[in-house]
Amino acid sequence: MKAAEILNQYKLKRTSCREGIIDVVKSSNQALSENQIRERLAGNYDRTTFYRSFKTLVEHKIIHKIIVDNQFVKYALDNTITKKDNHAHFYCNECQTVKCMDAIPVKQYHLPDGYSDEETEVLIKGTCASCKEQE
Amino acid sequence: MKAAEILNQYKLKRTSCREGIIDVVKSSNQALSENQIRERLAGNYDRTTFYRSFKTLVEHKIIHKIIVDNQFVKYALDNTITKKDNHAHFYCNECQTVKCMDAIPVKQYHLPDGYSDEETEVLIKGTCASCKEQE
DNA sequence: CTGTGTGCAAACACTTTGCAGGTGT
DNA sequence: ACACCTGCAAAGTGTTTGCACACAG
Repeated sequence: MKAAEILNQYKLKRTSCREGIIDVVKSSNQALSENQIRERLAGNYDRTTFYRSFKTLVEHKIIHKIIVDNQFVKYALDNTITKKDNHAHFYCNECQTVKCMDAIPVKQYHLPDGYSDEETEVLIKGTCASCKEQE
Repeated sequence: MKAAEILNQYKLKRTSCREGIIDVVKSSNQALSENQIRERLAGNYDRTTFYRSFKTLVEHKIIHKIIVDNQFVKYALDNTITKKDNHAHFYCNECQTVKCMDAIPVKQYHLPDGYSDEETEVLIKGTCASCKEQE
């Protein structure tokens, strides 16, 4: 599905910034930071606009935000778009990349009485395949 | 184990700030933010000192850091001290409290070939028992 | 005594807000 | 035409750094 169609579907205005973000995120095999996304976009958008676009896209669950150690913030397409289960995220301690492990669904937990759960986030930290090879 | 003993064990200087942080964190049944910890301490420590103390304590795995949505940063005693398994964290969407679910060990995931994992973080978001009651 | 912790001021990075003007539908 | 998106400037927040002094071991 093209960026434009996604925006239409969610009844959002099609602006070049939004389309650009979706395209970049969609074509990447890893989650990207605000900077990485901005670098890959032709038009030089203002950071403010970026943040606002991210906010909108996240609110509409077109992309999702992954935060590692309060330090790296990265974005990737959301399940709503990828149509996959809620998945675990992987963070490579070596190359600092973040990947959505679509093949690894999040395991459910049994909470104590009285608690209800709405969402579970899983972040696995380790070394990715390509960094492991290079050792 | 007392704060002073913990610091000795890790060969760290016993300073009132560090002891204070450990005591507050240890006596709380929920993870606390920098502000919450500072409020509960008698001596009025400078924020800089706080951040440095947290850093030291986290590096030595005396306490650990839990981050929710890049917004709430909270601290709690570490497994090395509690002598419990790596556990899941629970975040209440209503009252914003964070708790270490010591009774809920983190489930292991099978990664693709070539990947190795070192640590898995699990954050369950939902409603806690006391907020549920009040509804 | 010596290395390390502390407090203060200032720098920093990331993110948000207000406002005027431009753009999509 | 109108709502909403954009860019700029500025403020806000959480965190880090440099430096002089104080303190623990």
